Amino acid sequence: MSEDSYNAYSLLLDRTARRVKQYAQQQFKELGFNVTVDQWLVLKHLYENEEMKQNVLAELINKDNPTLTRIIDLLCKKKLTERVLHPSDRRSFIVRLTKEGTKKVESLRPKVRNVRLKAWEGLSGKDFNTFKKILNTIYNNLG
Amino acid sequence: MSEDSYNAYSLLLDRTARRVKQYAQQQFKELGFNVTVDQWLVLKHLYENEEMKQNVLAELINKDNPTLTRIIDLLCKKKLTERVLHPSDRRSFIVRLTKEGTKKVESLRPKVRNVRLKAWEGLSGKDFNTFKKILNTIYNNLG
DNA sequence: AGGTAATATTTGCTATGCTAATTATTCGTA
DNA sequence: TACGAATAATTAGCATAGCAAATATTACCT
Repeated sequence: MSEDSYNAYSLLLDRTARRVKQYAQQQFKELGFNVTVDQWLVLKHLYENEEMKQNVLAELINKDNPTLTRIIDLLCKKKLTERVLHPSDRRSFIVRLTKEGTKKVESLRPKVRNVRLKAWEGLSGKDFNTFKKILNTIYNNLG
Repeated sequence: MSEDSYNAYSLLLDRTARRVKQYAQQQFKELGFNVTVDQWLVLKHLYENEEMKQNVLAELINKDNPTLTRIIDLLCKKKLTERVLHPSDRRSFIVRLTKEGTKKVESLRPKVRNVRLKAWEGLSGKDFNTFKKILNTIYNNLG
């Protein structure tokens, strides 16, 4: 492998991930979703898994605790989620969707899928498998 | 493709890119490089391409202008780069390495390669080609 | 029980990423 | 040549991302 190939691949990976996120974000905005991509991620997981502790949620969506704290702060400000005291551990909060949050998820779910589609046009099932395998290999190499 | 596969792939891409960057950053820190991964990217390109206008550089490394402005601000603060007036266009600056910056690049270059290696262990040449193809497809789908 | 280690969350700080707006300058054209 | 459009860089504002430190609480251990 030539001098800089690893660097080049790192950059390619980085810029592609950024563009995927940026495209989704821009579509979210154009379509008036009124949440960011990361906020959506939190909402969706809360919808699918019911309420949960913040640190469990953080693990689930691959964010660190400070980042998640801030995302949830914003979602609470928007009245889409709420924190309730953990029944037996006063260090913890349980995070859950409000009614409004639940409605939001139900209305956005199908639309988000359409937004996400575009990135993957022209790729075969085999491509997807290979892609997944490689990404996981890289991820695990650095774990 | 099932309901959420596209979302799942987007997340996989995102988390892998983040881990690759974070790993490099952490190694940079441990090894005392004293620059961030993005700052390094700028230094390296300036080294390989001589001086250049900021917007050309931004294009080259896939950053937007505000981001590059700030990175260069930091590099100038560290005395690794400097801005000089463009000879014929007073809107532009030319950015270039200082002597210290040049020395920095020369000393770090081989070390950075070693840091980058680790992510790609266990992948074949064929994997790399497929990976590149897929990333570029995605990137171009959204361009 | 008492003291220390571990855990959950938050806060602070720095850096990046994106958008929009601002400033300064240059270009294109009527 | 004067004026509006385009360009280069910056600034401002918001949202992550990551690290370290602070806070509050619980668990463990002898």
